[in-house]
Amino acid sequence: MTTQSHIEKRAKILDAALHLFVDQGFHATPTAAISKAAGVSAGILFHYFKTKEDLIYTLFLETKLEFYRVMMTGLDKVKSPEGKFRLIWSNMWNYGVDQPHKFKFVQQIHNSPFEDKIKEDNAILDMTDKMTQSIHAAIDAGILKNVPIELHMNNFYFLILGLVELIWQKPELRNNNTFIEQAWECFWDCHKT
Amino acid sequence: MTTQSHIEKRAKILDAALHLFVDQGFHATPTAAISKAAGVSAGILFHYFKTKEDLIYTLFLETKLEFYRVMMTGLDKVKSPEGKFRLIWSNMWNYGVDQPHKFKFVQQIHNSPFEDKIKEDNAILDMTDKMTQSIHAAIDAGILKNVPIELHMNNFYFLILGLVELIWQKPELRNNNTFIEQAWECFWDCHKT
DNA sequence: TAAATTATTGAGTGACTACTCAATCACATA
DNA sequence: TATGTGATTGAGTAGTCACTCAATAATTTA
Repeated sequence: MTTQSHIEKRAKILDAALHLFVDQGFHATPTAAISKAAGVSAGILFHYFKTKEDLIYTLFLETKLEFYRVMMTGLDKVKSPEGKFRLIWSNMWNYGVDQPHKFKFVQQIHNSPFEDKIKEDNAILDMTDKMTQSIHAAIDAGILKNVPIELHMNNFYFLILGLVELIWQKPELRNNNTFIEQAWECFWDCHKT
Repeated sequence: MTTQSHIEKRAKILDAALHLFVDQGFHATPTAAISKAAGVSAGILFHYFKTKEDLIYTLFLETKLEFYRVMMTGLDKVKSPEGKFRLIWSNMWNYGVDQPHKFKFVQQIHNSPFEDKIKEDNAILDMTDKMTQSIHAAIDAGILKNVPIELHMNNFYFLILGLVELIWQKPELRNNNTFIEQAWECFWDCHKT
């Protein structure tokens, strides 16, 4: 079967594109550079992806999906609401630190005109929904501040973004437990009642 | 004197570039589109700016400088440390809400490969320094949490970023005092001891 | 007013880009 | 082995881009 090398080649193209897009930007990255970095011919890229835009969309959707999946990992093993939030918080910043290119890429799309053109995948909408419900429940239980859910969501996301960027700058912070506890304290004080 | 129309023309080019860069991205925006939007000939752009990159750098520096200046406006009239932080917080998100293109543009550069190429202006370094010292003093005075300054800085900046994006989505929140107070409470709880 | 300087134009140029396509290759099935 | 199917190549194409430049207009200076 060629299927194996088939999938591998597709993945190589996506990976090469990811790195080049983040390091140089979409439009500054010629498709020829992508195929070269992936070690394939210029033409084959258009066999796997209809257009360059199609490649960008595919990369965005697959990356965001992976991100959301990782974010929720192990959630059912935790009981307390604070524990749940701490796990998601931890999952998210760890993903950002481990996968800087993927994390940056999602960011990059987020503040770009592509954002509007991409209709959200159902799986992603489900995740957002799940998150909204968790926050709602925690507010009702008196655990989180009684402020609009959107405010919680944005504070949640952007505080993690800031943390990830900080650890990118100073990687040693990652294993500094005191620091991680401080970061959590700031985060939790922001949300808790 | 041509100086007046001279400056106006330059400003028109910068303004057209700002809008197009934000709406379409740097590389997706041809210089011809910029000059057309600015109502000038294609050639004159290169009279005012050596290259397209030079235009981007200039726009970035001037915008960031304006942002930092606005951020510090009225600071000497406030006495209490909490009042100072609240004023900077307020200045920043108001600027973001009022100048979405400028705000987005600074963001856009921030997560792009240009970031590294641009050496910070002295005026900007001064501002960052001022900020660092204020936070340091507030920690010593027991007002802010005793956590690394970089953590305060990032939490500060990213929480505002989240607030600005939220108000972009729901502009009516801007005049909702209850909401603004809630946003401040989250922000302040994150930082205060 | 004359000369020097600067602002402005827009057609032109060489380099580059996304995408195509005819040809070849790898492999599976019969 | 013969035939069919999809994978793969890379030179070719039509179009786009940043930037130039010779020519002209506007403005300043002497």
